[in-house]
Amino acid sequence: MNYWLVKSEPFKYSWDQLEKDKQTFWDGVRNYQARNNLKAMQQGDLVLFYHSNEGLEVVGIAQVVKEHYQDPTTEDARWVVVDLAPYKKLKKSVTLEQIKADDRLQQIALVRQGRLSVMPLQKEEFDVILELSAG
DNA sequence: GCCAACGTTGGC
DNA sequence: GCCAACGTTGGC
Repeated sequence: MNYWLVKSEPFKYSWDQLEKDKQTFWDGVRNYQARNNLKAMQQGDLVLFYHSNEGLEVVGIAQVVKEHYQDPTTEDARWVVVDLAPYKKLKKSVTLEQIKADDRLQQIALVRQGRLSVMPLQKEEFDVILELSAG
């Protein structure tokens, strides 16, 4: 089991929208590093859902329900999507501020490489974020 | 809305 | 294959 974090601008695709849709394909990734991370996702992996631009917080946990396949929104064979479904909404969102303030989370790409939109997390890091959401 | 960070493109 | 120019992302 692997752990991930994905970013989405809430006015483009929000957590609420995901809950409403029950399932979505995660499209729009046009960055090789992010794409490689998508390809490494396995069914059942848990994915933290982060709102960028507005909110700036982790709002929920999604789950990979289908592994990567050709991005249906483009003919370009370089790009892939995965299917995500809502797994659990966080009781309390975890803000970027909290994440930046936690010594145990200084290595994650959210802090170190702001522009990456799909990133891997260590289990420990995933757990720390859940711990923060518990308050 | 600005700007820093960083990825991509294209000329040489 | 280097590097400058350019575009995009995302925090502030």
